[in-house]
Amino acid sequence: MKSKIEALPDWRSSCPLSSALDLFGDKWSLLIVRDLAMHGPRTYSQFLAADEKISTNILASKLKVLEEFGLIEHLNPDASSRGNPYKLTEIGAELAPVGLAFREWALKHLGDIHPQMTHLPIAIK
Amino acid sequence: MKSKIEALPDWRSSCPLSSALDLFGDKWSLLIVRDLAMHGPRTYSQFLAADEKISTNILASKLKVLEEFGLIEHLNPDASSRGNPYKLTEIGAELAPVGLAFREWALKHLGDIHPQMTHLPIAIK
DNA sequence: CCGCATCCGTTACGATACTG
DNA sequence: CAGTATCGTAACGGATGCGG
Repeated sequence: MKSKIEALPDWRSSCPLSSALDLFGDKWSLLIVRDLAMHGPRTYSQFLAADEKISTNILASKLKVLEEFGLIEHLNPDASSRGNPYKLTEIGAELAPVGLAFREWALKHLGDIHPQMTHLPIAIK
Repeated sequence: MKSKIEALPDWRSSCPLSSALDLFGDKWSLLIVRDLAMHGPRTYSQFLAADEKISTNILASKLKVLEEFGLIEHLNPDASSRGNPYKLTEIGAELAPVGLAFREWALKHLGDIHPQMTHLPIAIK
């Protein structure tokens, strides 16, 4: 019984895509998933060190909803948060195709308006 | 020479996923692409009639950036906007895998917290 | 220190009324 | 019909504080 969801979104419609966007239609959630998919388990501080420079309150709130909806969880569920990295659940890992599709599209079509873009998904820190 | 981009995003990083989210990391852009992918060319009023009930100012602003970045264009480029539907460009159409990946994930994992969700991508209007 | 929470200014969103 | 203008609300983002 891991579902302790505080507030469900106000679903805009019955469309699956729309519903996914009700949950992850922001600029940060998929980047958190990306970091976990690329690096494996990752702590709060490590997320903060990513190139995109998320601020602490935003990170905390995004981690909370991702955890509420079962996409991420602490590596050691019984330990305290300190130094206890997050990891992807199986459900969270299955978001990978979304990120990869975005990535493919961006690499193919964003190069001319964003020359610094690299094929590397993220710099290793 | 179709690139008349007013304001490029402040790219947060060189990561392709991050860059895609800089452009489309919101709750509406992909739904506009969805409507065009499902229904073909579609007018302003038809977008407004979708289940998600986007408001007029948001729709106008999203259409503008999608057009600026070459994802959509008017069906008849030389005519006025009135009754002139938007259609996907080839670049825009290539966002389809992103929407489909989101859709697959949602259908697989969102059913229990969103029972009304249907396998239909969108109601035909 | 590390993982947040709080405060607060700024920006984006959203409903509605309105215009050509 | 295809958008703007307006204005209230919610989300974001930086700085800072605080408990463990």
